[in-house]
Amino acid sequence: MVSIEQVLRDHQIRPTAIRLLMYRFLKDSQVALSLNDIESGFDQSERTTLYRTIKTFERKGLVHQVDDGTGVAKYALDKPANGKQSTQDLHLHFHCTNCNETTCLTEHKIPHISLPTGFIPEDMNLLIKGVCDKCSGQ
Amino acid sequence: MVSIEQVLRDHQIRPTAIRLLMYRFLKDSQVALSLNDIESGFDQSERTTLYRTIKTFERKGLVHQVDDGTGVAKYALDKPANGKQSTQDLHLHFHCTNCNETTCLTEHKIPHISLPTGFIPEDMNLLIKGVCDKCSGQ
DNA sequence: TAAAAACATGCAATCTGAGTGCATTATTGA
DNA sequence: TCAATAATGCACTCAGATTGCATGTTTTTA
Ligand SMILES: [Mn+2]
Ligand SMILES: [Mn+2]
Ligand SMILES: [Zn+2]
Ligand SMILES: [Zn+2]
Repeated sequence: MVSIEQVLRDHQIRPTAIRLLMYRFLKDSQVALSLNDIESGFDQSERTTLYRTIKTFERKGLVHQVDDGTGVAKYALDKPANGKQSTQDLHLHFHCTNCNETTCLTEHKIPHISLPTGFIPEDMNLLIKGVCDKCSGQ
Repeated sequence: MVSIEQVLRDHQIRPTAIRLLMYRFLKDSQVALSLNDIESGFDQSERTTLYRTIKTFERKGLVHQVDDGTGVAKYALDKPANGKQSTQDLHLHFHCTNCNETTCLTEHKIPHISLPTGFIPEDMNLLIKGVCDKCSGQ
């Protein structure tokens, strides 16, 4: 079990106060967070700094951006690459139209897709919209 | 073979000059178009009118909005529902990171996806990013 | 360890696309 | 023809994303 400080260092990120706080904040969240969500979670906070922090996390491979179709970027911590570095595990994302929360379904991978000749895939995003488990009451 | 005027009327849309022009413009395009793309395609044009026109088309079921992850909304004509009204044919979308064009792969449907208990799907979007046929030169 | 270099943070400001309010003009249809 | 209804133009607003620059910190290097 590694300290957050160490996790950051392992990703070439200097563990400053805000970074540690934001990491913990992201880690404690079950859903993907927008910059506004993050900002609301801090008392004193400069949104530019938060913005640059999340972008640093993204660039260094700590978080991934989630596009849930709302037009607002959200972010979620990458699953700690267990053992080997899976380039990127293309899991699906669920956006609840009721509570507006967006969840990473990390266990549900995107099935293989065949494309017309000439189209070379490099990345993909499968977004499901509907009602989440909390809202459906099931 | 129906006139564009008739198509619009069939969708409860008054066939004004701009609407006819925009319909033709969308029809002639092989790729999904942003509002800017559309605006550039017209000499005299008021972007608000174009905006409201495309939104009217969308509301009336003539076009669908395409979310290609760039943060800019694009639009494409719906395939003329051949015969029966398929509520919505969830085809996939391809966004070329080279030429920035977004294509509807209307023949490629989104495969069936299973979700965790409690998650009720209502809509979905499968976006593939990569290099398109024109850019890959294959 | 002191100065330089590299990086982080704050704050102001810009940019872009989306969307609305309202006055004006064009259509429709009684 | 007149009133009702819809379409269009133009001016604005708004939110989120992103950058420029000055200042504060940390890390390196000599
Ligand atoms: Mn995710
Ligand atoms: Mn499409
Ligand atoms: Zn929900
Ligand atoms: Zn291309």
